[in-house]
Amino acid sequence: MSKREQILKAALSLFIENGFDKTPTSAISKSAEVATGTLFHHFKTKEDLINALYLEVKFAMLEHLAAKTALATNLSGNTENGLKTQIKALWSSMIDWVLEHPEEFRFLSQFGESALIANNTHEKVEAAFADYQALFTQGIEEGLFYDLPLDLILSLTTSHIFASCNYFLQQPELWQDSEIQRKLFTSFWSVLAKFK
Amino acid sequence: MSKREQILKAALSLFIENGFDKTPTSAISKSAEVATGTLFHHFKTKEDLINALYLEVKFAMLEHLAAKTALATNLSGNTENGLKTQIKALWSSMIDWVLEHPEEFRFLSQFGESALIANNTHEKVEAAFADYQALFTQGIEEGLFYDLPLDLILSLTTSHIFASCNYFLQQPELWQDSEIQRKLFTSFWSVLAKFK
Amino acid sequence: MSKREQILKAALSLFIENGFDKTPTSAISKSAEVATGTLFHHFKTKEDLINALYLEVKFAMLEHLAAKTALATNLSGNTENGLKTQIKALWSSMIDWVLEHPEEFRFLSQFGESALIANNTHEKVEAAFADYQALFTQGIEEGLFYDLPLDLILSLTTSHIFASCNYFLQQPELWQDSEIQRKLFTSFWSVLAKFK
Amino acid sequence: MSKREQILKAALSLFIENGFDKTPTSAISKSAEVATGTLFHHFKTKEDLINALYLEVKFAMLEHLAAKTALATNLSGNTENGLKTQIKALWSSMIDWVLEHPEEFRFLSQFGESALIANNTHEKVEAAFADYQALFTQGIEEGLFYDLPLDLILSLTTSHIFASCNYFLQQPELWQDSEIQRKLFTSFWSVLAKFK
DNA sequence: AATGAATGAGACTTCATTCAT
DNA sequence: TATGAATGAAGTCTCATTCAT
Repeated sequence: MSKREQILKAALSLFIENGFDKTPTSAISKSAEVATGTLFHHFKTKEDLINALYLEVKFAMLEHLAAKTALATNLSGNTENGLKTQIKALWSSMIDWVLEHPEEFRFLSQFGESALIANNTHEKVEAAFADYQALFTQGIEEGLFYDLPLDLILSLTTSHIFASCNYFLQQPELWQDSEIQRKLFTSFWSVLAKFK
Repeated sequence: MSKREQILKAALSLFIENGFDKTPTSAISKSAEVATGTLFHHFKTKEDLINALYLEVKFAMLEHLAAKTALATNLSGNTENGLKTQIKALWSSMIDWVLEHPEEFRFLSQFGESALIANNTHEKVEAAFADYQALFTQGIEEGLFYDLPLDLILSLTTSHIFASCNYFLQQPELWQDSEIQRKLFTSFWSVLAKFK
Repeated sequence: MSKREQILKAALSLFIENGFDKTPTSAISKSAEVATGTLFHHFKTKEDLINALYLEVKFAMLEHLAAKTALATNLSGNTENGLKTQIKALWSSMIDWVLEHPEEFRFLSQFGESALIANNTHEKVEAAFADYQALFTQGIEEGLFYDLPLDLILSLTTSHIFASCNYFLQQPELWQDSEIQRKLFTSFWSVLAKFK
Repeated sequence: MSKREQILKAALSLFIENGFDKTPTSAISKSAEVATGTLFHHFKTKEDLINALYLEVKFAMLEHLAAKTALATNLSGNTENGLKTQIKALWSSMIDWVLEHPEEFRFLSQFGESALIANNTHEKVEAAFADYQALFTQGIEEGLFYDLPLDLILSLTTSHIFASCNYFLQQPELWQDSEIQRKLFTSFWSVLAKFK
C-alpha cells in the first residue's frame, strides 16, 4: 500500500470515529505511520484530503453498483417491469455494498451533507451517477411514480435506503431474512410508485 | 430575554450557520451581547450549551405538536381510522412547525445524529416523546403496519419527514398545494402501512 | 461558628490540599457554605485571606506554647541548667501541638516561606515570638551554644524541629516512645550546643 | 544551546523568581526566544516541563557530587574514620555546588516538596542517589549514628544542609571562614552521630 | 451582613502548515 | 519523495472581584 493510500485509510477510520475537527492531521499521519510532512506532500490541505477521500469512496461504491446492476439489466431485458427490476437491483446492491463497507458508509453518512465537501466534488460525483438518476426521471415520465419533483423523489428514496442501511449495520443478520427484505422493498418501492 | 436565552438564541444561529467547531464561544457571547464569562456561568462547557439547546428545541417542538394533535384527536373521536388521522395530524403539524421554525429544524438535522448530543440528552427526549412512539407500536400490533422492528419503522418515517421538510424549506410554496400534500402523505403512509 | 470562621476553616483545608493557586475562592466559599460575595465581604482579597489565616494559626500555636512552657519555667526555677530545660519544654510542646494540629502544621510548612505572606505579617509574628528568640540569644551569649550568627542558629533548629514533626505526622506512635524522644532531643540539642 | 535547553534555562529563572503558577508559559517561551508552540513540542504540558527541569537539576548536582566525592574516597582509603571523611566530603561538595548554582538550589528548595513533582520523578531521583543513601545506612548499622529510622536521619541531615546553604547564599563570604566551616560541620555531624 | 449573576483579562494548549534537510 | 522540528494564531475555559439587591 502506497503512503498515499495509508493516509487515506487512516483518515477514513479516524474521521468517522472522531469527526473531522476532532481529528488532528498529526493523528492521521501517526496512524498511517508516515511523517507529518508526508501528508501535506500528497494533499495540499486537510480539506483536500477529505475531498479526495470522498471521491475515492463514492467511486468505489459506483464500481460495485455498476458491476452488480449491469448483470441485472442484462438478465431482465427491457420488459415492461424492467424499471422495477433495475431499481430493485440497485436497492439491494446498495445495501450489499454498505454491509461490506460499513466504514465507508458511515463516512458518507457523516460527511455527504457537510460543508466540507466542495461543490466541485459533488459535481464530479453527480456526473458519475447520472445514469442512475435517469432511471428515476424515466419512472416519473412514464407515470409510474408520483408526479413530484425529481429532487424530492431522489431525496425520499435516498433517505429510505440510508435509514435501512443504518438499521442493518446494527442488525446485519436481518438482511439474511428474505421475508424482511421483501417487506422492506415493498415499503421502499411505495415511497415513489403509485402502484404496488 | 434573560442572558441565558440570549446565549441560546445566538448559539442556534451560529451553530447552523458555521457548525459547532467553526463557532468560537467568543462569537456566541459577542453575538449574544454578553461577556465571555457569562456563557460559562450558565453552561459549564460548550458541549453543555449545545445539549441544553437541543433539549430546548426538542421540547419546543413537542409543545407545538401537543397543541395541534390534541385538537386533531378530539375531533376525530376514536373511530376506526383514528390511527391514520392521528398520524396524519402529527405529520402535518410537524411540517408546519418546521416551516415556522426553519433554524430549529436545521439545527436538529445537523446535530440530532452527531456525537455531541449526549446519551443522557437523547434519553430525556425519548421519554418525552414516548406517547407518540406508542402510536407506531399500536399500528404494528394491530397489523396495520408492516411487521418490521419498531426502530426501523421509526427511522424510515422520520427520515421521510426530514427529507420532505428539507424540500419544503427550499420551496415553501409547494406546501400550499393540497394536491402535493396529498401525494406526499400517501407516499409517507405507504412507507409503513400495508394498505393505502 | 461565624461565617468568617467557616471561611478560614475551609480555606485552611483547601490550601494545604491543593495549594493557593489551585484553590479558587469559589471552592472556598462553597466548602464554607457561604456565598461568593461573603468571602470578599470579610477579606478584601484572596491574599488578605491567606495572611489572616497565617496570623490565626501562628497565634494559636503561640498560645499553646505559652501555656505549656510557662509551666515548665515555673517548675524549673532559674537553676543553672534552666536554659536547656526551657528549650526542651519548647521543643516538646511544639511537637505536641503539631501532632494535635496537623493541618495547621502543614499549612505553616507550605506557606511560611512563600511570597504570599506579607512582610507586615511576618513582622507581627516575629514580635509575638520575641521572648522565645531571646532564649537563643542568651545561649549564644553565655557561650553554651556555638558562636554562630543567631539567624543561622534559629534556622538550623527550626528545620530540625520541622523535619522531626513531618516524620511524626507519618508515624505518630513513635512519639510515644520515650527512648526515641530522648535520642531525638539529644540530636536536636547538639545542633546548637557545644556540650551534651 | 538547543531550543529545548533554552526553554529549560528560561523556565528555571522564571519559576524561582515568580513561582510556577505566576509564570505563564508565554513568558517562558518569550524569555527563551522560541515560539509558544515550541515549548509544547518539547514538553507535553507545563507540569512535564517542571518535572524535566527537576530531573536535569538533580542529575547535574549528582554529577558534581560524584566528581568531588570520588576523589575524597580514594584519598581516604578505607580507614576507620572513612565514613566521617566521606560524609564531610559530601557535605562540603554539596555546599560548594549550591554556592556555584544558586538558582538551581533555590529551585530545588521551592519545588522539591511541592506536589508538582510527580512520584515517578522522585523515584528516578532516589534510584540515582542510592549510593549516597547507603552511607547513612552503614552509619546506623555500625552503631556510629543514632539508632533512628533511616528516613528520619536523612530528613534531619538534609534540612541541616539546606538551612546552611540558605544562610551562605545570603552571606557567601562566611563560607570562606574555615572556623565557621568547622563549627558548622561539628553541628551537622552531631545531628546524626552519637560521638563527636 | 449576605447574596450570586455577571464580568473580561489572561491562562494553557492545540494544530494546520512550512521548510530546511 | 519523505521527514519532523518549529511556528503562532486561535480556541476553550478559569477565576478574582464587583455590585445591585
